[in-house]
Parts: sequence; structure tokens; C-alpha cells
Amino acid sequence: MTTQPNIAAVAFLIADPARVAMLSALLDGRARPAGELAYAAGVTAQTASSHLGKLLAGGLLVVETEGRHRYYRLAGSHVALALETLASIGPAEPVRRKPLTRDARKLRFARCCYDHLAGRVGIAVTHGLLEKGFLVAAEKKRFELTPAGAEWFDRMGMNTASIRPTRYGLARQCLDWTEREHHLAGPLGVHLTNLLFAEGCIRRSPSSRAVDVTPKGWKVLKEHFGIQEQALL
Amino acid sequence: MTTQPNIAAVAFLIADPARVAMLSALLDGRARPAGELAYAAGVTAQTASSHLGKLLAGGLLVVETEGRHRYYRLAGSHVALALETLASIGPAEPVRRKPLTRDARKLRFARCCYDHLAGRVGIAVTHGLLEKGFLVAAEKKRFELTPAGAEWFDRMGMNTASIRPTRYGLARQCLDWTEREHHLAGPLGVHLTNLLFAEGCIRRSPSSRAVDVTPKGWKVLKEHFGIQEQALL
DNA sequence: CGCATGCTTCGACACGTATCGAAGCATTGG
DNA sequence: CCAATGCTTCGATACGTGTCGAAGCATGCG
Repeated sequence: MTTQPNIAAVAFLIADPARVAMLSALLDGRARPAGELAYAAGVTAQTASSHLGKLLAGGLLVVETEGRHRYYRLAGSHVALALETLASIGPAEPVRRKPLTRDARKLRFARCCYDHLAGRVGIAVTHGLLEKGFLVAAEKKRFELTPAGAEWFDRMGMNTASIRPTRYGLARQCLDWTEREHHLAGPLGVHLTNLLFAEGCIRRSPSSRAVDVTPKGWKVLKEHFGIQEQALL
Repeated sequence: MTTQPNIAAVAFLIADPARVAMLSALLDGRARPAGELAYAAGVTAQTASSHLGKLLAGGLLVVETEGRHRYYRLAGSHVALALETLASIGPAEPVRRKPLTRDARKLRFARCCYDHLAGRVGIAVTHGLLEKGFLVAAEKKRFELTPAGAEWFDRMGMNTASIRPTRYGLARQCLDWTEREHHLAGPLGVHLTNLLFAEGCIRRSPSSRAVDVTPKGWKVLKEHFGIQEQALL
């Protein structure tokens, strides 16, 4: 009556990490298909659909169907404003975040981002390459392959000279939505991922994009970058 | 990193009706003791304490201990801003509100607001008195007792002429926090409530402030105001 | 000093819901 | 027309958490 009856209802819609990831992915005001939002949130299509349905019912999103795609968009700038305002309140770290099921955890831990490695493991590998000086961050969201890096990749069994860069370059910085950091993408990232598959370091898990690191994989990661499984959990 | 990591955590804190009620009660920037906030939210002291602890940990509130009271206050104007911004997004009605346990439901259904009747039943009775023309809303959050009203109260067994008004008047409008409407308070409300107790229409329930309406009570309420239990659930 | 008050902590319970797998509906493309 | 893609719906499960009762800790009052 006098006050705002559904603050809690609106806040509830924003109170889920997956939904925040989706909303954040839409902060630029453009519309994106459900699948992309599912990917951004690191959840399956079914889960994403459920979330999107709620956001839609709550009036935070609007949808536009085009062919077999459904494009979601923020309902207006006021939604973006609310997100920014909430963000300004943090850190609020002490409150523990919502738990994840084992499957969702797996997905966040290691997965294929289309055709290259993402998730915590992907980030860790990218960090390792940067620390060793094999890659350096460059402009336009690219990575530059250093001479030392070329040598290392070649020694690993890749013929870097033969890899054709796309118009976006040889190695791109891809924003990892679940970790909010950059991981290695582009032709170099694809080749590296393929190599890890071929060597038996990683395996596709039954669930769609998730990836399992094999014992051999952990051994390799530790040898080259000092990455240990425990440290990533 | 680049974006806001804990939007969900902050939103989660606001995503509960009880917490919103508490935060709303603090919107004026003044500090209030835990008990008052518990009452505002329509929950018990234990529950309120739990909520306040979380809001405190999340940085939405600050606390100041004074004697055996603990005064809570909004952590800053940015918190108030966030609440207002969220309110601007509504209605968002379609999303169903959080469920309540049977006890909390009882409290919201009927309870004593210090010494007068509140909750849905209290609101319904007040509405009934207004509809019958026994009371009329007046300025300064007061109710005016009409001649017809005086006659009715007297017939019910109250000597209205003998009731001494306080400096706030004979009958006050008290904002019901759980229903967000006004119910009858002031000396007239107190006397009416006492009468209902004396007549066996309502009974104090074991839980603190909750009130049970007896079968006889429902009969009386239906006869005089057409209030039925079913309609209030 | 003991009792009452105000608030918090502990323990237990019930209910939502976030999640995924599988199936179902559309639409596009061969 | 059939297969593939994109998304949603259905069903089942696991896990938090909001809730209260009872107990514990302070503080204040008689």
C-alpha cells in the first residue's frame, strides 16, 4: 500500500548467480539467444530456460522469437540500473554464495568453450602460459606468442608455424563468464586443446561441454605449470 | 574481476519478505532495536535475530549496542537507494512470494499488536467497522467514532462514553506491517479486543502474540460484518 | 543478589527451488 | 518429408534456508 510490496520478489530474481550471469551478459542492452545465455551462466539449456522463464515472468526481461531462436533482452535501462546499484553495495563477501550441484561444478571446473579449454582449468593453463612468458597479453583482446612460447609449443608437438591465424589473430583472449577472467582462445587455443585431447590429458565427459582432466593430464599440468588439482577446487 | 561478483549475494539478502520489512522499517535512516524490527517483520525474535545477523554480515546494516538493546541502522544511503531502485522494477507480481511456515502464517493471520487486534483478522474487522459506518477515517491517523458506531459498541457491551481518549485520540489508525493496511488501535481498539477475549471470540495462542479465533468468534464476525474464515485464508 | 527483559545461539523441521536427464515442440535445412 | 537444431516442459533429486522452540548470555531493575 504505502510501501513497495514486491522488492523481495524482484530481489529474489536477481539473487541467483546463474541469473545474474545472464543479466550481466545482457547489460549492454543487446538481445541474445537462450543458448548463449545458458553458456554465459555455465548451466544447461534446461536450467537456463527455467531461469529465463522466471526473469521473463518477473518483468526483468523481454523476449523476441525469431525462427527457432528466442532472443532475450533486458526489459529496460531500469533493470540495468538496479543491477549496478546492487553491485555498488558489495563486497558482501561474508555471505556464502549459493551452492552448485556436482554437475554444475564440473562445468565450471573445466569445459570446452566451443573448441578451446575454459573454466578454472582453462584459466589456470592460460595463467601458466603467461607466467612462463610463452604468451603476452596484447591489444584488441589478443595474446602474442613469444619466441619462447613458440619453442615450447613446438616441443609439445605442435607446429606453430603452420597454424593459420584468423582475422582476429592467432591467439585471442576469451572472457570466461564463470570465472570472469580471460582464457586462451583462437587457433592456438584450439590446437592446444586438441593436443591435450590427443595426448589423453583431458577427456570429454558425458555431459555436453564438461571436460575431465585425466591423471596423466594432472601430471602434465603440474610438470609444466605447477598446476595442482587441489589448488583449483 | 571486471564485473560485479556479488550482486547475487546482495540481492539474496534483500530477497526475503521479512528482511525487506526490516529494511523498510529502517528506510528513514534512524536506528531501531531488534525487537521492534522483529515485530515489523511479523516474525519471532529468534528469526529476526538470524535475519539481522545476515544483513549485518552482508554489510547492509550496522549495529550499535546500548545497554541490553541492540540498535540496527542502514549501513548507508546507498542501501536505501538500492531498495528504492528495486521497488521501481515491480510489479513482478507473477512470481509467487516466499512461503510461510504455519506459525508465521498464524501470526500474520491474527495477532495482538501490543494490546489490540492485528493481522488479517484485525484488518477485516476494521474494514467491517468502516463499511458499516461505525468508524470513519480522520486526519492525523485517527478514526472518528460515529453516532451509529457508538450505539453499536454500546450494544456490544462497551460503555464508549467511559473510555478515556489519550492525547492521540480515542481510535488510532495503526499501520499493519504484515498486511500494509491500517487497523484499529487506540483505547477503542484495546477495549474492543478485550471484549472479544472476554466473550471467548478470540484466544491467545501458545505462541507469543498470535491469536486464535474461536468458532464462536467466527460466528460473531460473520453476523456483524460478514467476515468468513475462508475468505481470509 | 535474584528475577525480568532483550537478544542471540542451538537444534530440528518443512518447504522451495536450482539442477539435470529425458522427452516434447517448434523451425530450419537438406 | 525426415533429420538436426534450438528451446521448453516434465519428472526427480539434493540441498539451503526460513522458521520456531528451547536454552544460553548479557544487561538492568528491584
